[in-house]
Amino acid sequence: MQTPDTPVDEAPSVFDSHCSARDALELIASKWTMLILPALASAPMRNGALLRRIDGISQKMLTQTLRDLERNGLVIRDDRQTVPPHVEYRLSQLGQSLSRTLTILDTWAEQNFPALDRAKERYDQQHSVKRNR
Amino acid sequence: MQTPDTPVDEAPSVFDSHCSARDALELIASKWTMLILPALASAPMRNGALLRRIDGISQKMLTQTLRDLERNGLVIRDDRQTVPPHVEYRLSQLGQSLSRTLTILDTWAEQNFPALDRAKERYDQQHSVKRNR
DNA sequence: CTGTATCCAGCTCGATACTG
DNA sequence: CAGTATCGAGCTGGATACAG
Repeated sequence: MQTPDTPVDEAPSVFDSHCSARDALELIASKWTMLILPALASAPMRNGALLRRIDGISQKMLTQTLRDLERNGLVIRDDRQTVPPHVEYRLSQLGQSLSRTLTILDTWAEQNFPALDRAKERYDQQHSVKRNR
Repeated sequence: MQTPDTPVDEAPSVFDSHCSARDALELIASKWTMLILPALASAPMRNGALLRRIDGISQKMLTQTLRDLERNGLVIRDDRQTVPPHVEYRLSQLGQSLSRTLTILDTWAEQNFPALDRAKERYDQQHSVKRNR
């Protein structure tokens, strides 16, 4: 018997820690994911090109994040099996659909960081004042 | 003298690790931020309500993330100074503009996690096969 | 109810050296 | 060129106890 308090057909929700959607969110909620996917959205790129494009990323984190994205079907790794090696990364369709939203987020950050900086300054000032009295 | 190789008026970019926009991105790129802001977008909420809504978050992480969001001007903390305490959190205008995109991301995760799960299964199967020969 | 303070196990991630 | 392997400092974040 089912009561209103024990729903059976709950929609999948990121707010449910046991739902697989939460795992998906955690893959997305990474600064490197938020840079790699938009980078690949503009053009397919090789390891070295990504390393140069994404300032501050280490080889380790690049490889690690790319692997994870590949495993989740967002990025396609195209190894041309040549010597010297030539490996190209590009977005899958799924990756493209996600990158559209991530690019919006990147743009939001680029447009609004001055406002965040001003807010931080105000906050820190206000709270140092309070501590000193 | 200025050459094409030494641009002076580069646009702020999240791809530049020294740009403040990168800091903004790192604030956003947190699973708790991606849940708290959309939660507050539906309605202002109190500490306890957020704790119940966001499954799996600890009191420590909730407070810590809320403080950071408040400091950056995305969330407004409204302490009614009563006994017992009654504190309500709501989005600033800036927070609202960000939460719109974050909500899209949450929805993307809820709609596409089955595809990610299928991709993971395929990937893991393929790669365990390769290791065994 | 809304937090703060402290401990600390475990994970992250950069640095470095090495490989096909 | 495109990685892999390893080490270890430092940060993250849960658990627990306490407080106004």
